[in-house]
Amino acid sequence: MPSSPVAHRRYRGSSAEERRAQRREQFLEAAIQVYGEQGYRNATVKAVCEAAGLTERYFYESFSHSEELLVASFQAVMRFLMGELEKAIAEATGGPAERIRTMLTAYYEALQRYPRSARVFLVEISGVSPAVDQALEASLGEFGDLIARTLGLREEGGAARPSLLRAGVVGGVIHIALNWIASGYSQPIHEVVGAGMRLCLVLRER
Amino acid sequence: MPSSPVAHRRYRGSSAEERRAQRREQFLEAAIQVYGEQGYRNATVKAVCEAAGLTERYFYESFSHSEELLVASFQAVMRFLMGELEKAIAEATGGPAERIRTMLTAYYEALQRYPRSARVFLVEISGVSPAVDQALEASLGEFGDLIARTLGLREEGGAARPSLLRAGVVGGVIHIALNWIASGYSQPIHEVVGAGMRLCLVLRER
DNA sequence: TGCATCTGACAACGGTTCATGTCAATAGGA
DNA sequence: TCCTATTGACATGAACCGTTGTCAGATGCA
Repeated sequence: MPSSPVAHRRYRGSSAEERRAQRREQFLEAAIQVYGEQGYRNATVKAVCEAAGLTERYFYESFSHSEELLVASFQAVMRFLMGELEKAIAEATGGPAERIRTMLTAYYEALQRYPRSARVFLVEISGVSPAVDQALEASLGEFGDLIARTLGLREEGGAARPSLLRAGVVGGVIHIALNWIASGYSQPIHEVVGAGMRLCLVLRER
Repeated sequence: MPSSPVAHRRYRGSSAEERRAQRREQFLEAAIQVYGEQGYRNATVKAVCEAAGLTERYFYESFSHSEELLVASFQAVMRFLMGELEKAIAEATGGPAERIRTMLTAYYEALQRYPRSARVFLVEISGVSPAVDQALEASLGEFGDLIARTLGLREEGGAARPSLLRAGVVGGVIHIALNWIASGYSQPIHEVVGAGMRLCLVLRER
């Protein structure tokens, strides 16, 4: 009967805790890559593990099922993307229109850098499960808030759900990106931004 | 060695040809129902067959694989929907704005009648396969054309691909519908139509 | 009525995936 | 150096699905 005096041991310079966290990060990165290449529904746990350089045993150490990784990687991507946008806006000068232009440019440039991820994390994950849908909806709502804030609009009062028009604008901005990606980036980015702006500026009318 | 004098025989009042066509129809209807209830990715061939009241053997008589049924049922739904819209527009009176209002009302009313189908056939099927994506893209393009035509805009010249702005408007109109559905139809339909109109009218600016 | 076509229920096969388990080899601590 | 936690490669089992095949019974025709 081992008294387990050293239940957790340092290994390669890291504690057990650190190694776990490190592996989790590896899975997140691998998931973003694999989902982007194959799409979520075609990606297998095995493929993600191979890309992460780890085995299934560690997969189930960090995630209880495959879908949990999807949600986690989606949120990681969105956190990163929103951070980029906030940063761009903070550096923007000029009025609301110019600030929106800056933000949209940052947005479409980011999607251009990761074209495959865009489709997966903006469209394909829809309907995978209620938990995933909820995460997606929350993220779109955040994006809508960011647009409205950048335009200098006051926050929507106690509305639990963003206005339909705002949801429509967000959907339109996204569809523009998807179409642009599907066309192989045949239009210069300023045209893409211009189309997005036309939609966003609808929020200012009235 | 049978000389097969009556290779195909009438059965229950129908010829072999007619029975085949009838079964195909049954599968299409069943698919629309089952996909709407369970989503495409969770729906099985078996479930569709059960809903159709037929067996797998007949499934593979009409469709070579599962995905073929998806494309066929998608196109059937879209043909029906576009027909409804054309009909509504033909009966509309007034200027472009009024005609768009009539069309959008018909659109959102139709989606309200088949809420589950909407999500499946507008979002979930994206990325299932290149063939499916192509059918979806074509259908969205048609919808964009219809909007533009209803607004009295001239057709886009030789552009192989619709403008980004037009794609954005279509995406926005759809997202409005999805949000409305997800909210449990909490807004009256005229508000939904109003939001959609604000987006569509962007196409008239400039 | 007798016979061949047609139908529907169900079995069977092959493949895939998730999730868990096994085990030898490696690396760190005493 | 010895022992054990840790790792990674691989095996295993259970479940599911698409697709094809089997077969008895129902149906229509001569």
